[in-house]
Amino acid sequence: MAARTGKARAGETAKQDAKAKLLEAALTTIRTKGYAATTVDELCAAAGVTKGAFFHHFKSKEALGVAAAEHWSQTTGEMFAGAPYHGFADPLDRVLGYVRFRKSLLTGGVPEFTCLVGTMVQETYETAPAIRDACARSISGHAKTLEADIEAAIAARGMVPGWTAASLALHTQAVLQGAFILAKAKGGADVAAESVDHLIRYIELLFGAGTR
Amino acid sequence: MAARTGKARAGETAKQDAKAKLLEAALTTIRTKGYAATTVDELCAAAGVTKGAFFHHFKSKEALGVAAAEHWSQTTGEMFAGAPYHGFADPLDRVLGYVRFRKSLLTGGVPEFTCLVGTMVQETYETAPAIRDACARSISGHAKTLEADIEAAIAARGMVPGWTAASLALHTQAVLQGAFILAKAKGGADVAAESVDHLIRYIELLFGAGTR
DNA sequence: CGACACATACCAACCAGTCGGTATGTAAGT
DNA sequence: ACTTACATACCGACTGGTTGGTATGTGTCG
Repeated sequence: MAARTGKARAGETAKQDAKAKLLEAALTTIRTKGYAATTVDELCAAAGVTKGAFFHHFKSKEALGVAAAEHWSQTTGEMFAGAPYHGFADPLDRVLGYVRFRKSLLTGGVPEFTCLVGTMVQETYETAPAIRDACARSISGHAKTLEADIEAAIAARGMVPGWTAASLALHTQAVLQGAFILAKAKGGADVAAESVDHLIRYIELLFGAGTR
Repeated sequence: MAARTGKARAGETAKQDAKAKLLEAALTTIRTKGYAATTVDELCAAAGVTKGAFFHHFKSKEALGVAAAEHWSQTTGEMFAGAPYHGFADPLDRVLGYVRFRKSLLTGGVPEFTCLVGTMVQETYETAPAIRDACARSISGHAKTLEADIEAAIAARGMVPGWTAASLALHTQAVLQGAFILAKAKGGADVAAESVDHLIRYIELLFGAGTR
């Protein structure tokens, strides 16, 4: 089992196998049960590796939490970077395209569409600053990717709003995170989708959709 | 609750003392560290009672979680029922009054203004159905108190909106819950307040404020 | 007395983290 | 070519402290 190596370019592919599997297991397990209720043994079992492998790659459970948040930032970042809405010519269409894209992601089971870092930060914000900061970076970094388009949409319309592009970008994240909580409480994606619909309507109203 | 029997007067002070203190300790401790990370021993220490008292009043940790959610519903319910915004004549003013009141509550430390049930449901929605349902009832019940005013505001303006009063009421809860997550991640109430400002602006736009 | 509200003592299961060991690859010395 | 030395990746038994929960005792009040 250990020696999946032994072929071609040395252990490049098989290497990091346990680490990647642990990170992947962390995403689903923590989103399902939360960070505190997820045990190291459970993660190891889900990933099909041993405890030795866990503590070889992560110096503590907290370190795994930080790594999981960073892994989440990276994989979701790549996913959004490759999404089709970036192709729209009008910056407002790109902003609305983003939110509609988020809405389209609201399918399947609750643990599949909810947010890892939103879940983790609730439990760790006071007790594990390293995880909290990693989660904060993830959310802020993601919101940042919206700012330029919002700013451009404001400029294109010659608007001088009483709010900032940054605050609207963060507000979209607040609505999504809150929608996830509602989905968890009510056991389905429908409530979440309705809340996202209100967000879409808000952005359209803000930019005077229909009058443009 | 059940044991409020006995005399209407007389030595009532000490009675139920442990239960009330445990519930109170649960509110602050769970909001700070989350449900899973909060231990029974810790709760007992914070409440100044022993473990025997804990398991005398609650048959399990999960039962405490359910009771805490119900206690939360009741105390916050009384607080909102007594809030001044109910006195406004215009139903829209009552709706906006509610949201502005929520914004005014965003002071002090993060564990002081965040929501118990929003925190708990994230960790327990898959693993403790009884707690999840208690949290769902708390959120839905609270949202319900807004519906009549939203409905009245719609009727007063003769509107036929493409959304429902129920969905807007739930959306306000989503924004608040999401704002709490942002506050936890960024370590302050400011982000939360800005998100609530966007919610206020949305409601004003929805009802055509300025043109009424 | 007997029910109730608590306290004390205790336990089995579980937890994060440790440690000595093995398998494999790599690079330098000879 | 072959050893020596070191690094990486992983294994799994073990540990000491913690956890939720229990069994039983004690004081008080009606």
